[in-house]
Amino acid sequence: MSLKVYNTLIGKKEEFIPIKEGKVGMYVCGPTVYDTSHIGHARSVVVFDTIFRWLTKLGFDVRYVRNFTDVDDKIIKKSNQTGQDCSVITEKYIDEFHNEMDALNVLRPVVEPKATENIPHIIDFIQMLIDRGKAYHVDGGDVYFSIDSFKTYGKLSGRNPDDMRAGARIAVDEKKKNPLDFTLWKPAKPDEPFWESPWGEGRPGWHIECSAMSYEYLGESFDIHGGGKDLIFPHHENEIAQSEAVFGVQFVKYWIHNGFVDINNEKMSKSLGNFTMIKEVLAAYSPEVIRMFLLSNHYRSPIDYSEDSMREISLGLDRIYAFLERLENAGVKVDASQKGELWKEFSLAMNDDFNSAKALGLIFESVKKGNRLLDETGDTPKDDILKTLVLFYNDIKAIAHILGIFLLSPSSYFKFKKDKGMTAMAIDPSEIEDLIQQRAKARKNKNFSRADEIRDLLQAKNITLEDGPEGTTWRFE
RNA sequence: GGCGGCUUCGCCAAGGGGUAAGGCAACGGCCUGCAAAGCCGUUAUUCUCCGGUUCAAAUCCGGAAGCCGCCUCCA
Repeated sequence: MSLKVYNTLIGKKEEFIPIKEGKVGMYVCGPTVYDTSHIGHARSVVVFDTIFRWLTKLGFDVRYVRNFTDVDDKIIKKSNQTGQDCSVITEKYIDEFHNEMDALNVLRPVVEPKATENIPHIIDFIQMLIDRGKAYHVDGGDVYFSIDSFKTYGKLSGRNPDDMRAGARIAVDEKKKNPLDFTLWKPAKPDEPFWESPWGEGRPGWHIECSAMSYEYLGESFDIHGGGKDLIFPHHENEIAQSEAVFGVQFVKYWIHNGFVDINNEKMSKSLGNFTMIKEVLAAYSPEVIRMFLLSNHYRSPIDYSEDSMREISLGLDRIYAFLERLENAGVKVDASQKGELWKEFSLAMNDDFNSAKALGLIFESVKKGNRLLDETGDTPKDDILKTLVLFYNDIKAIAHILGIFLLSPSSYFKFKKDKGMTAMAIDPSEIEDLIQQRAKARKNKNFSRADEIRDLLQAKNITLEDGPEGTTWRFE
């Protein structure tokens, strides 16, 4: 059973064979910390977190690196606007990012390097490029990478430099030898943060930090490099140029890119004003619903964020937890010693380019099968059926640790939902219990119109009653 | 203009040479005082369209239409 990964470099799936047996080096482009993170950042982070977990589960020793871009034009702009020091701004958004990712149950990478803490490495890297004739320093202090010095430029994005009429949309800097040459080091303007360098006071361009830091923390050559689809060109193309121009060996073996999150079928964009921040989404839905949503489509496909899709995910999550609760009530206990058919199928799905969408489908199939067995045995399963149900429970719990969802106990999941609903509806649980008692009395006396009246009253507050053999339970919709 | 992707049930969505997963919604049934939950059944002989390859195509190839992304900061 081997892992297959879609590699942007060759445009198809291929078997995953790490450079060093048993070890995986993985670098993922993190955020530029000048503003609050949006749902698209969350997708990328959650997708690669899940990939990280799966690789680890497969037994690889994964060295996972995710950077913070903390020196950048947008940060400087914000600093000038607010009068705050750049580091105050970047620290604020790094904290926010960490808090939100923690909420989404994202594991911390092994290393989280910041550009500003790696300036000497970046300068060294640029110097190596200049020494090899791959970059040049011009009057005024800029250092550019020379596209013409790197024959295979364009191989990741499938672009031919000759076909690309650079400058069609932006003015070309006349100091560049080729319009496509990109900045490695730019001189500081007055009131901008800067570092001393052989080319004067300045700061690094965007692409170079990833080449320098990935080299520093993973070496000349490593296994996986990830990020959003939009980074393929120019960012990742330029990273390849920089790193391979210096070391002359293949930079990255597998390039993995995630698709976008659309909002109501539209791309998030400033002009549409539909940037949806993680904090907004967290205010509306539980982190678990958000994470399940982000994993509900294949990572390379676009995914559409809308109230409807979130409602559906939320119902699905309820269904799964309700099943787990039913298992527990039927005396099924987790016994992690064995794994069943579901885990096997799940492994196949994850090994097929991390197909979490398929994986969720498999869980629902098992929920249906399990519910059927519980129905058939009147919720008192024995012998083989009990064993089968134990395996379902084991497998779902094992999957929970990979997908990062279904990790709560069913009782705390439903309690949390109730607490949230009661706060929202400003209702007290004793009030609800009291009404349920009244209704029980009415039902006993065959006063069904009064019983239904009470039920309707509660339903109006989104509280659904469920009459079972052990009495009446309730939940928020 | 260059490059890449997508089009599968009312909606969302997996599959990507061997005869259509799953979720939501809807309808019928079991259960229930009636409901809810759960289960059973029904809902795509068919995967945008037109050709081709093959014993066999939603899946491969060619063409058409529609939609989308990147090429500018962007996950």
